Amino acid sequence: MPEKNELMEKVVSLCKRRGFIFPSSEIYGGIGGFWDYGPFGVELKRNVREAWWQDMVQGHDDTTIPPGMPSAYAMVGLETSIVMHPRVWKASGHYDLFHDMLVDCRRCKARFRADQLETSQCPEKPSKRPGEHTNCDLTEPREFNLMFKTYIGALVDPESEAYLRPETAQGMFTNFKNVLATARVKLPFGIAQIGKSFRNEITPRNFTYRSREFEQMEIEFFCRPEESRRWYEYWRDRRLRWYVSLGLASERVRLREHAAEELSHYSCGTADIEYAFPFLPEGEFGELEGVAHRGGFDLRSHMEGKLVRRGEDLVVETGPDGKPRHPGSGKDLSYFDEETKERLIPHVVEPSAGVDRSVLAFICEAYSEDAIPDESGVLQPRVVLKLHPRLAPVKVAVFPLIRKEGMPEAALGLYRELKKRWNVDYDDKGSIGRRYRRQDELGTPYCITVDGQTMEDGTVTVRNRDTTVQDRMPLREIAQFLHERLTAA
RNA sequence: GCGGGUAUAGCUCAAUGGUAGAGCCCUGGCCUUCCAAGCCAGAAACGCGGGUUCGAUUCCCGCUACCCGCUCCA
Repeated sequence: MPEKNELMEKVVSLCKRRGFIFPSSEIYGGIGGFWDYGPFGVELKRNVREAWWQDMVQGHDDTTIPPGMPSAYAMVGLETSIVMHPRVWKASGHYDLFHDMLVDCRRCKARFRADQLETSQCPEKPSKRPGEHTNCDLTEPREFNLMFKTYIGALVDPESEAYLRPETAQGMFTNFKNVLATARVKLPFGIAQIGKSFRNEITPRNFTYRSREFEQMEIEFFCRPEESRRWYEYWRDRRLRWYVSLGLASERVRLREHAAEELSHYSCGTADIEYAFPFLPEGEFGELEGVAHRGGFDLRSHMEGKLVRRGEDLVVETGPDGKPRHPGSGKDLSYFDEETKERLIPHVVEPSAGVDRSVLAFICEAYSEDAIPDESGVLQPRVVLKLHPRLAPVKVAVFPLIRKEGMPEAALGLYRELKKRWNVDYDDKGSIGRRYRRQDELGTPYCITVDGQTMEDGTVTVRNRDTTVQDRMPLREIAQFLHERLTAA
């Protein structure tokens, strides 16, 4: 395997060369923090999304109690709008958290919150406030907003300002009552959503890792407060197993529980699922997914208004007039338990995963180099993406060994049959070795070759991507063979 | 946001103040009975904008993107 620092360059190069990921707007010089998925990247990304949806939502059995857990649970999907009412972000706390008026000092490079200049001190002369020291050279207060601003309606007017969502989660909270009323779900249950989110990252960097437009796979799991700790641990462990089941199985993946002082003010437990990306220094990990215990924070925020911590409690933040600074909806988002006749605010466990980060981790983990002997027995280098078959963009490639003696016709017949069920490549160009290598770089798990013997006895060779070993089997068994190897892990 | 570096074909790299060359890849053809083989032909590049100059890919300035370090953010 290549050295760590050059591994990332090779991965980026492969992504470009083989059509996985391109810089956005490249012919205009590129645009930082935005990336496009090419013909093979889009298949890989779709496979990641679909594996998640299948495993978390569609394939979820809401009649079976998970081992050791208090009850079974339901999972339903949702797809909410990217632009939401601006008050959503004020009540949720994003507006305050992501939005500041800042003043920079051109001389000492320090940055201050404009509303805290009176209580800040100049780094060069701590006895003075910023701007009071003779050396100070402050900018005008400038608006820093990690949320993308847009305007609703054709008229550009401050009154019509809105934001592109910085997370998909809020759409699931604002629809909590709608889901309860329509999906016949009882606590505990989860709502799942996949969609784009946007953040004006200060420093987009590290390929697609920190993008300004990115895609999330989020679950908001609602449960009784007294069970929430157990469900948090359930999701934390289950989500880690999901990555492992799709091939992120090395010591480069880990679960990290946040220390108490690291927790958000409303959380009583958070764990990150992390991957040791090649662009990070040795021993450092980057977040793939955060699993957060959020208590009743979100539903309460959208009922009462933006919350702040006071001692052990969360209380509504009030403005100078004593009213909520950022009012909630005023709607009752509590849950009535028909059996216990009890009304309660459910607690929330939130597994929030990055699709693009997952795709990048799967590619990095799958990238490998080895050497296999050529026809003279001399070892020749090989680059192969050892992607899990569920994730591989192309599931199988079909080749005629040579372009004559009926082999192309037989191979095309097989290609057309398999194409109905899977993404299949047909290739009759160049040498057979070259065709195998091209598929290796795409991560295609199996290559099927029609040769002279096929014409005689109806068998073909099936070549394994990881071992390069070929097995011969009858044509008529191919579909069943692939079905067994490619379907659900 | 700050400092440093880089920018030539899809990739990896050359050369040059007088309009760019290679290897790999790619396309078409020939050949070819299993791991990047061979032969022929072909497509394909100076990031963007300005300046200096008779002439700029080359020198200068600005911008953009990417990389490294710091900062910031989560």
